[in-house]
Amino acid sequence: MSLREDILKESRELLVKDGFGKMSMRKIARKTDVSATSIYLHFQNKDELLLALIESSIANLSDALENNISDSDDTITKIERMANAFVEFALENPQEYEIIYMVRPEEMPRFPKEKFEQIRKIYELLAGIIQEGCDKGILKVENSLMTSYTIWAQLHGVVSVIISKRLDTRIPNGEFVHQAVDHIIQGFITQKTPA
Amino acid sequence: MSLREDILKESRELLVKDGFGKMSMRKIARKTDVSATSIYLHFQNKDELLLALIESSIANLSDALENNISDSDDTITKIERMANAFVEFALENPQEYEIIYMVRPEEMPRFPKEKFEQIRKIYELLAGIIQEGCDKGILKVENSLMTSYTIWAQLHGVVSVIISKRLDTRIPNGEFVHQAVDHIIQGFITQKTPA
DNA sequence: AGATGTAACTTAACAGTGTTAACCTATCAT
DNA sequence: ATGATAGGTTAACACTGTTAAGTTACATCT
Repeated sequence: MSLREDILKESRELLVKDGFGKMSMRKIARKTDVSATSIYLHFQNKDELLLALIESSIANLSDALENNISDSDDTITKIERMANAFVEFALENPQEYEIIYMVRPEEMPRFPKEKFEQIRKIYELLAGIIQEGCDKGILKVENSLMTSYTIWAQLHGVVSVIISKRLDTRIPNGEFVHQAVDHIIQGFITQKTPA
Repeated sequence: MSLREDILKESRELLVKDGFGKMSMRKIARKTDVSATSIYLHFQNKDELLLALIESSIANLSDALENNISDSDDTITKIERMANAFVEFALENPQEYEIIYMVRPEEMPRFPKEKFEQIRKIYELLAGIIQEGCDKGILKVENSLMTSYTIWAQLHGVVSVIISKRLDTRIPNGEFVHQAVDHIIQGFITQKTPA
């Protein structure tokens, strides 16, 4: 295994265990049994390392979504399954989810904005399904990509309220998520399906 | 003006201008024309200072919401206005919005979780209106507080996608927000209003 | 008036951060 | 053998939050 891969592996472990905020170059170096400066031989700087982690986390999320739908499902089932898989991934991998969605590009000015748009894959996955539903006459939406973003954004809101611990303690997490996801999908279906 | 107030004022300026990440004790001290350690005479530590900023930002948001609805409005109009006021506040004051919603309590372990739940006020404001609608027979929801959280969570998702610059560049921000907010509210009304 | 206490502030320091410059060393091609 | 290069090192810079210790000014009590 190359040192680059080693660094990525140890970084990922630190990230998942302690979160992004506590992931420092020196800690990574110590865990990898190498000097901190060596990391700079393989990554331009901390942002680039973080970006590599983001990219692989996006791939993980992407896989989780794809593996939860099968071609035999009908359009609406696919959408439901993707939504549930998304929420499940987020709640089970909060630290990975956080770097995908909560790290702000303007705080990493050294990197081109396009790099941050790998996440598009995920939106386009859903957009494709919505478009498919339109082609089959099951759904009717003006702009499938924008609709896809709208649904993801709503789902993101729901999980991020949980992850950032902003949900009222009187409300049980599970029930809240369930109701919210239902609401989002039902709202979409009843609105977008011809009567 | 007391030094405490001075520190808060300068911190707020730094926060709004450069964002939370770049707000350091020494910078605040320099701006306030005092030594960095003096801040510790008025705030236990950086987290407590940040918390004071969060609280006043929540008050600002709260005001913005209350000032946008009038008692003469009907229930649905109130909900629509609050949703729009919320989105407007978030997009016009992204740095303040960020500390309200995106700072993670587990990274501030020295503070009791309750402190983070001042934000409840906002949820309860909407919950009250929903309850009012129920009492009048206009709406029918099981748990008005949970419904309130659901709506806010979805709105939060929409604005946070914009603020954290995750929206596809092909999609115009304004149109996206407009469609999403409509979608959230329509979804809520059609589902929760007796047919 | 003189002593005491205390509140508000300071400087110096510690341990940590990302990052760079300079240096070393092994391997490999000419 | 010479020189280049890839991969590593240590030492240092400028920053961070935070604490300990010292200073100064002012109020209160005897």
